[in-house]
Amino acid sequence: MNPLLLDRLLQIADLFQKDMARAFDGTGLTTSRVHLLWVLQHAGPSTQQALAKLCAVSPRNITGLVDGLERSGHVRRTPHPTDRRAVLVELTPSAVTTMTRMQQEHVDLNETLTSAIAPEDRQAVERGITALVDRLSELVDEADSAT
Amino acid sequence: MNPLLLDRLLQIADLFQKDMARAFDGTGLTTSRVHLLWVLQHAGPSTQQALAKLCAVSPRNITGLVDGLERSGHVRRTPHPTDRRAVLVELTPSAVTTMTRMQQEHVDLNETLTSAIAPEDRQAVERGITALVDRLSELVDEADSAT
DNA sequence: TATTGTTATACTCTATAACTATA
DNA sequence: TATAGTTATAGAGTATAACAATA
Repeated sequence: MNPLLLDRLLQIADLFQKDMARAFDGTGLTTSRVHLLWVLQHAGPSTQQALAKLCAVSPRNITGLVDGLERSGHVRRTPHPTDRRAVLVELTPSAVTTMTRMQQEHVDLNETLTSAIAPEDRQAVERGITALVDRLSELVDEADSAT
Repeated sequence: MNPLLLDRLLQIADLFQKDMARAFDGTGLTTSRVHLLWVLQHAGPSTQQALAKLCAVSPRNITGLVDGLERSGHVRRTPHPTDRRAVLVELTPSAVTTMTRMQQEHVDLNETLTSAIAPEDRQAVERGITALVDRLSELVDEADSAT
């Protein structure tokens, strides 16, 4: 009757998705596009090849995402200064503002969630979550290398 | 330098997705279709309307998912015994076998993850995760009712 | 009149392969 | 010859709206 730890973690993952979808609602942005903006904010102006690697997605896919974000005014394509084959994708000023706000909301959500945990449990939870990330990473890596 | 608790939770969510994608790989199944099979396994033969509500997805979407699962031999459409407008969707015997195996893998993964947490931290982690689920659910519900 | 499922239409995400322009 | 990005093609997931059959 007690739900498995795994089920509760999956529920958290699901709730995150819903929370994010809600946060983007009205902006016309999607999860994939926000992820790309997030990567751009941290990496700075980048070639589409670089973005494809950072997002772990095909270069063709980046073309589509950048197309959409260009139409909605979130990014700009500029010529690469030394390589005429390549373009540099960069955030527009308004997107920088949007991403700064999202970053702040991210920090706020972290604070909200941390406060939800009883103070005396926080250290153990930190240790436990870290152990879970490590173990899960191992599992996924093993599966990858088995390919 | 210490990643936020939130970032680690998001990383776990991401790793789950990868792990599941790997588990389905080779079966030709996708996340959405497995989710539908999972729901069917727990709910038993159901109308597409019922499935749409359980999956929180449009009825039209269910039509497509059932079409695909019917083609791959995982589900069957049978006439509803009393309502000639409706159909009952049910798992085929081979899909029942598949889902039983997946359920076992699910329990195994839960065991693997629980063992990764230091025994003295497990109770605190259980309490903490439960608190996180509750708080996140509140946030999403608030956002929903604000709509 | 309301409900069940489907057809019609459209958009996004995703991938591979072929092609163009450059390096 | 290799690399950066695009065009071509394809399939899955998702949604709304219109429609047919049935309740």
